[in-house]
Amino acid sequence: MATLSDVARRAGVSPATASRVINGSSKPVTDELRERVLAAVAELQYVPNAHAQLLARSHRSAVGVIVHDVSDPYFAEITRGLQRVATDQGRLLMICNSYRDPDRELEYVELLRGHQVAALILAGSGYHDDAFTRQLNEKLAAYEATGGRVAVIGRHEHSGDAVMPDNRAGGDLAGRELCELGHRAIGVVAGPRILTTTTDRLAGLRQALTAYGLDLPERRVRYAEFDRDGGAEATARLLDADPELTAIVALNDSMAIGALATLRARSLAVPGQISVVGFDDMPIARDVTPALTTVRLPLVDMGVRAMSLVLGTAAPTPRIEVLPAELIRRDTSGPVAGRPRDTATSTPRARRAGTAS
Amino acid sequence: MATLSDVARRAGVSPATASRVINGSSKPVTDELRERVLAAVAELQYVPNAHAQLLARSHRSAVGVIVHDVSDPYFAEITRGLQRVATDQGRLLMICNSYRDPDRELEYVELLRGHQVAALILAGSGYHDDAFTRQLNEKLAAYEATGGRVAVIGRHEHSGDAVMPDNRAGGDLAGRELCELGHRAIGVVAGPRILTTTTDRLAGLRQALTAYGLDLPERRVRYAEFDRDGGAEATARLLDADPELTAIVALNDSMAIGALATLRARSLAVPGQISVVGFDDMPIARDVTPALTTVRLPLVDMGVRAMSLVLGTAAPTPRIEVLPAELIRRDTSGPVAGRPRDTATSTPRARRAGTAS
DNA sequence: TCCCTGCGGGAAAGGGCTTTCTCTGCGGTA
DNA sequence: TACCGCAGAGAAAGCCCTTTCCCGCAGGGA
Repeated sequence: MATLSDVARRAGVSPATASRVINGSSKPVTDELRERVLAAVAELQYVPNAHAQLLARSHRSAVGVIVHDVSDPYFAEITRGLQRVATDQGRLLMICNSYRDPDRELEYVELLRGHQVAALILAGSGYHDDAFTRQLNEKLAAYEATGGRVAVIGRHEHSGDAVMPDNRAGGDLAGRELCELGHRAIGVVAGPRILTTTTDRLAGLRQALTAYGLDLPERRVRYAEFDRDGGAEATARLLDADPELTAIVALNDSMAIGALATLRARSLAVPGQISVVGFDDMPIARDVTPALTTVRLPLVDMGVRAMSLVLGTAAPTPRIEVLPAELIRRDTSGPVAGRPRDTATSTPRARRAGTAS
Repeated sequence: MATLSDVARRAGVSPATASRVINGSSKPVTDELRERVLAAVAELQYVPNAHAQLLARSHRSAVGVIVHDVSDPYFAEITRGLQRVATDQGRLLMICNSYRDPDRELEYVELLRGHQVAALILAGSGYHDDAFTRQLNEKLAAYEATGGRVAVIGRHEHSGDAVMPDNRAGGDLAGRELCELGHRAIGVVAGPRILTTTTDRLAGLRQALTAYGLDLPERRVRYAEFDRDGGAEATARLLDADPELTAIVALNDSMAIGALATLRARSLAVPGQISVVGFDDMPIARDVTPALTTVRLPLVDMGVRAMSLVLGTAAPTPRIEVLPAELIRRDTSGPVAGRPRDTATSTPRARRAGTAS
């Protein structure tokens, strides 16, 4: 590889001058020398060594991002938001997939710190695991102590600014909608227990059911991987244990799609025989058939906010931005079998007695 | 940030020794010093500066990848294959999204070169743009001249090894299937004209139709963005111009999903009134309703091959690996309206006269 | 007793770039 | 004419590590 001094030698100038021309330094250089340097760069196909540059300027510019998996639509959308702001500010993003492996998450924090990123953004659920949480917090604190900025998305238990989708309110929304539609036998297709996202959404759902005088026994909650196959499998288990279910809440849209697949395989009409509500409103939700009723989270906006926080001025105390969830009614939810929607909107408790199981 | 000499000073050793302990050098260090160094590392939360390391070892290890968009399932799958091999070999991947902007693609080649990657993989369609192709080739050649390895996926016009899905054969497969089902009025929802992927797939399709005595007039081909909305829009235009179409080939699955959305909006039954065939077989294809008939490309395998080529020993002349396409019959394709499948399988030419438009 | 060997450790030379500091030479002012 | 100031260029000091080279010392063989 050609180096800067190769260029300088070829142009008959000092490396200092060559550097100034190439970086558009504020220091003036005569046109003649400038020309010669530029010509040499072109002839040698010179590209500056990024590592040497980054080492020489103490300037930190890149931003590190740790997500579960960028190709998961949930994170793809968030990343889109992150990118938008980063690009506007001329920042490079280094994106790492943790694949929900806590150890890998820890490793990536170090890796990114080692790469001298100006800020670090962690997106995705936190874990119910105190030892891990403490470790991660230590690392983040150490990073912040050296002037690094930190923001987390969708997890509250860490230092640094936080952007939180209102998972609990979203769960509540989903639950209320189904209760309003007259459903009383509601099953839940949940993500891994260890994730705070799972428990937050579940808590919201539970709260809604409680408001309608229902409870949510453990046998009506099945935990599985937060993806399509997990959803399909959990739905099968749910149905086997409790065939009279009239509605299923899937704790994310991928799982909801899996649920739909299982229901189709078992020839259960949606929403005729059973309703389904998802969570997240990923883009594909409107394109499955029937189109998925789901709880929308402002994913892109979450990314935008997080990046803005981290690139803006630091606050003395961590800021927390909570972003609202919104119910999107589409075609997988309907009144409980045989009952027109109108009659289902009477007061919750009054309707309870007449409902199955 | 703590530096190596901070650690060394604190441990009361030379930076050389500290470095040896931290990197597990082959040179022996007594246990006592080792302990002291490790303790200092922990106390200072020391993380080596990756840029300094990369600069100091001339060793190039990371691999650069340029794709259109990792969150596009097509590239997500390819990336999965790339990752698999890279991880096995302990290589870090730097992934860049070009968003199909040729200039950005060029920039990223430089950026990655600047980051001293050991190899470069470009995935995604090439462009019908000689000026751009030449420029990119120059850059790649310059990179190869300095010992860099290059592989491309899905484009043939560049130096370096190539992994090619058989787009043309895939188009042919889709066309033959529909012709066999008795379709004569076939429309195409195509990606951007400037992409070689579009023209390759279209050429294959055309070849199939020709074999069945049909031609493909330009009014039955609509070009749009290679995504869901592009597919929806192109389908609408197609239908407006030619309402008697009995089948649509979408040149990728995202477009096919858009096509399905438009057909649903217009209450056209699939495959009852109109058949749809997609391309790529992305994971979601089996989960839409009706499940999408499509041409499968071995996406993960393409990634695996490309990375293997690039990390293996260099060949004196560029290698080209062509990977076969395969037709996956699902539920969006069926015999032309009112005609049982059997009768449609007679010789192509004989059936032509009796077909609409 | 002397020399050689080998081990454990440090000194120092890069690696490629940026940037401060220094130097030269010129035009302008007193 | 002497001096000052400044523009434009180069010298050189880092940035933080790795790794080669070298040194001192202890142990073993002659």
